[in-house]
Amino acid sequence: MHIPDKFLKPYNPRESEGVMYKKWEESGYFNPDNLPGERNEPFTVVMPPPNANGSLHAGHGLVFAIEDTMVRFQRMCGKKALWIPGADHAGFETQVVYEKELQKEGRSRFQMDPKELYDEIMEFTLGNKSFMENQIRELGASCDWSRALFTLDDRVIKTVYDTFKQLEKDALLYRGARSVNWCPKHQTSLANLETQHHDRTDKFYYFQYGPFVIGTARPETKFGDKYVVMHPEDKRYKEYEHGQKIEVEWINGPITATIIKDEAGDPDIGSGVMTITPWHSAVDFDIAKRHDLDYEQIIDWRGKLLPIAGEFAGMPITLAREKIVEKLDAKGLLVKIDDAYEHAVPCCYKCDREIEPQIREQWFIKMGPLAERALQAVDNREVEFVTKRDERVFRHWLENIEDWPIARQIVWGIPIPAKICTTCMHGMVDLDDSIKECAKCGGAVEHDPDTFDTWFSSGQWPLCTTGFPDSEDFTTYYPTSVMETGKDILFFWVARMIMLGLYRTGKVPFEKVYLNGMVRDGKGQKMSKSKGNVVSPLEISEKYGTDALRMALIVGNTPGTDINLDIQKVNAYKKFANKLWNISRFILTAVEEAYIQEQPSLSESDAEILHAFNEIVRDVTDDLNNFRYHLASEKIYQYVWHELADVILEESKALLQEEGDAKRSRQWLLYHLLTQSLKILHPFMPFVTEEIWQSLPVTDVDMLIVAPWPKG
RNA sequence: GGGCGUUUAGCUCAGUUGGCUAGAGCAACUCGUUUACACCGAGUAGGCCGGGGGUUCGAGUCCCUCAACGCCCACCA
Repeated sequence: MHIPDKFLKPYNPRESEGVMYKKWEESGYFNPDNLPGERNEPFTVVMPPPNANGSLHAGHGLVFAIEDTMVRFQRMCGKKALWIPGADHAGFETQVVYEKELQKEGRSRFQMDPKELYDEIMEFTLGNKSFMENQIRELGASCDWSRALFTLDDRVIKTVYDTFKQLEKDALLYRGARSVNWCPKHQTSLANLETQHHDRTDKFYYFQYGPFVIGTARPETKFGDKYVVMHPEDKRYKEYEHGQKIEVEWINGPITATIIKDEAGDPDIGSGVMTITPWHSAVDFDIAKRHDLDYEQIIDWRGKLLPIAGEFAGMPITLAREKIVEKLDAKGLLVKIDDAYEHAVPCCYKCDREIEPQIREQWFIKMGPLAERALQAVDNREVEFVTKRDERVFRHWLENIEDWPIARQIVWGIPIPAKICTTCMHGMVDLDDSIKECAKCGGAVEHDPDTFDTWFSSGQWPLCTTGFPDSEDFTTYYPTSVMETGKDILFFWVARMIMLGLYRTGKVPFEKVYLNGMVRDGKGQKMSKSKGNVVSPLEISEKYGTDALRMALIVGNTPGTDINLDIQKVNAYKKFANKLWNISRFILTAVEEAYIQEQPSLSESDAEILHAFNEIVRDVTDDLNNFRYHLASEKIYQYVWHELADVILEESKALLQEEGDAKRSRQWLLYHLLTQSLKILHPFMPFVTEEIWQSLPVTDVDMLIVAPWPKG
């Protein structure tokens, strides 16, 4: 049979992929409304919206490979397959990226008008957004662009505001002075999840504090310490009574200290006595609250000492630490220094600067009831984890959940619709800007200057993308089928979506959770810009083809396990694409069109081959239905290369020399195996399979993307 | 401090409910350019499945224990 000239050259992904994606997009098949045939059962995946502040990284490559594979498979199986793309404004993340841009120009956000800054970041983000959307196309994602959503679209903001209001009504929202993680560089509070702990060895100082010896790693906070805490049962200090006042000589002269007996005092640590700094320690703050103690700010928002420090005022804490120790030593109050004190310090996850705990009025969401309902949903199997180990991690986190501080002191984000009383700091949710005075004290109010933690809005993403509460899509596609994303955002995102989805609708936002591991470099090292080992999926796709990249990411990659993106592996699948190309060339050359239309009666050996192939199809189908992409892809690869090409094609060469029924049977079989192999391979390697499909003389449908999945 | 996990060929990893004579890719070695493909083919070599104990007719797979490594969470006296 005559074959197209293109088969005379090796497969060239560069020539093919862009054209093919365009064809798919123009076919309208990414939108389930346009899919052929009667389709009743929906299959929905909401894409984790990539941050619109840069290029896609290898992790995105993996996420899109897996999601596209599942969506293409379900589409071929006759489902109303919907994959909803999006873009994330990524609040704090993007602001940090943009601040670096500003820095390059010698500018700073702290010298800018908030509105001006917001507009600039918006322009920056929208530019990145369209850039990034094209990258998603290059990776072959068959998502429905007509339903694409941006996390700052009006629809999202409306849903987020309604949820905020609802939380207030249900008494799940509160505002209070509490210890928060403050980043002195970025000038915002952060949730615990947004800090990372670093192990450090520091000096630990023992000072004479009146009759006691106290220990501390942070002398610079000790100015305001006027409470001495010890365990009520500690026999060493039984002569002291709770509330007793004593005079002690301290850093800047004599002060009056008060004895506090509290079980937080651990007799086994140091002398068993400690002084507390409630403003700069969450533990100390809890103690202070229990006993209704005073607290005072020692360190300002930028990490420098306040006037209470006297001669040390204005000093950054590290410098002040040494000077204070020198002074206490000079006064004879330094008892000893232990220089091998090991502890973990929380740092800003973006800049690594040490977090300074500060007391600040903040909005918090009471998470207990939300977590309880989420746990119930897991118990009832309303939501199931494909990666069982993550379910255990998830449960553990929910069982120990903390209230969620949702305000950030940055401009790039959704403004918090609230008024704050300038007199008593009382906060009131105000969606329509109607509150003019404080409901508590009648004082003047002003707009809350803060924005939402970006995860608060992302946590409602499945609602927003499906058009909650009253769109037709919401009825059809919610709850969605699978949430597939990186395991690193289990708490940040997946957990919040489950809780907020349940809270707003009573239903889980998705039925299955599939968490992929992290993509590492070829040697198993974590990719990072500073190491210079970051691999761009787009560059790989350009050089080796998207299909090869996808296979390298999927084959052998067990759910939840990290994968090394080895360029040699990519190359191996580039060769495989070409192998498939040549298999097609051979078969198209060998068969005659007249013999491939209808199935003839098969020779015994051909019937066996067909039987064996159908076995593979059933096996692979079962794998795909159970998220075993790593196995399905490998099985097809093995079959196509080492059975179809190495065995069947080779023995066909002789068979096809002879005329008669055997030849007729074999011709039909070869063509059948080709078309069916293309089908089962299509979810994994969409480009090369479609390219070949469109060159076939006889097919059941024009485009492979909507070809019916073989029965097996 | 708490939680989760990993350990299988030189390297990177599969191995689904216990049936395995333990597989793949890459790397290595030998041979082969007869028209699908050198982005190839035929073949070879390489493993007490981390150590120890147990359950079982049978364990890479289940249980206990030890060891090494990794990840996550966490209020820095």
